[in-house]
Amino acid sequence: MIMDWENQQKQQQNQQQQQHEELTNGNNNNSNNNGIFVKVMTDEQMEILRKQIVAYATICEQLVEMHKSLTSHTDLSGARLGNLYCDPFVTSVGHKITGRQRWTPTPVQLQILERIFDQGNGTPSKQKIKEITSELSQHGQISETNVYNWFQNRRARSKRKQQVTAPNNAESEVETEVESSNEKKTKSEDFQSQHNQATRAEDLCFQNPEISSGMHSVD
Amino acid sequence: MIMDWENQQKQQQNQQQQQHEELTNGNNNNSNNNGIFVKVMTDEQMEILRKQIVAYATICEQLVEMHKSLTSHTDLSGARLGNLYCDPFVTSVGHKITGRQRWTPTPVQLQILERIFDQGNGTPSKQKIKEITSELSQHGQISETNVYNWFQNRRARSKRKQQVTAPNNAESEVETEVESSNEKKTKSEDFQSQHNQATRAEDLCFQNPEISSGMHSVD
DNA sequence: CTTTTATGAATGAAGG
DNA sequence: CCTTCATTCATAAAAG
Repeated sequence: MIMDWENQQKQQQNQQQQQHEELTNGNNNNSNNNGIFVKVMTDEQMEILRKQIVAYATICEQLVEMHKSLTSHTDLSGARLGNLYCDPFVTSVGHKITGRQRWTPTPVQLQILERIFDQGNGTPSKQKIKEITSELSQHGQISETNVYNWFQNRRARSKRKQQVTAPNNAESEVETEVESSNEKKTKSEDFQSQHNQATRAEDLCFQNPEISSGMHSVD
Repeated sequence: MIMDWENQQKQQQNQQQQQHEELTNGNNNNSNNNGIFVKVMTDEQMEILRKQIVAYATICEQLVEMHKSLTSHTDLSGARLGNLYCDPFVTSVGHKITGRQRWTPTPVQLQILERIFDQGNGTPSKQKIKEITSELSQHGQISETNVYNWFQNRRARSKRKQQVTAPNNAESEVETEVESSNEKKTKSEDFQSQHNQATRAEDLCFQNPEISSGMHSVD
């Protein structure tokens, strides 16, 4: 059942960041040397907020569905429902809340990573990751997680590419001559699980850039 | 079931808000001299967000009201509701029947799981799993394995995150005392403030349980 | 500016 | 539990 979201939320917060750390630099969050306070949300908080909103969207969606099925024989509620959906408030609900930043390797870093990857060592152990990260950090912002993810993705995609390139001997029921330009269109065969994005709650909520445009990444 | 929703809505409405914000009404609030990046929301943005969330809360509330009046004479609504929740098409990720092989928790299920997880009882005993699965199955397709995996992953990842997040600050024993025995990331990790790995807790705008009401932009 | 693509990150599941 | 892999999601970058 969906009850007391508030409690659950609170706990969620606690669990993930009970430590009120100051982070590496003493003053980051909301106070500055001018005595002014600003509102600040961390990515974590943003994520939680996002999930909550998605939950709302989903609930609304489900409620609507429920009503549809319950009142399919009448029309009085249909009108109202339609109204609700058209309500300016609702339509304005969709906004992207956070511009999630993501690491982008610098050319130098990429080159190094690529080189290491090609050296064959399939699994960069934890220790290895640390070393690599350390080295790459001299060429730009980077974290071990970034390195880890990079290798994970690199391997996975490399593998997938092979699948498309190699299968020259087997069966092809629904085959779609993808082998020609497989170098870049490794993901074009999503004929199987591509879903309707327009109706997903997530999109409903976060596809718009309105709010995000107001978020500032300040220095 | 409906009652739960109703209560939940009520609680949301009555939630308090206690965020201290003076806000530098200007606009680009925030400044810091350490070269780190933080996200900042202005009052206007807060207001927009608040409206959006309130709108959702209102819609949910109205839908619940509507549903109540429409089904006040019968009791089969509960069954229907359950059905809807279990219907794969209604879930947030509902779409192609032929696609998807991997379970994806619905927002509602996620909320519940998080709540249980945060309850601290880090003992996902077999029996407990059964219970949880049973409860969650009311909100969508799910199996015990799913629940088991979820807790395993949740725990492992939470732990790992802790290592990254709580490098050199440390303290705050209020929470689970995870054994960050292993060495943690070097300072290069800490500099990640501008990336999504960064997580600081403190002075949350939404520390409050319920966002919809906690968002009140006071002034 | 809008759409598409490339790819960093998140997460369910499997193996050990 | 921890690590690894596969798939999916989201977004920076590129294309139109």
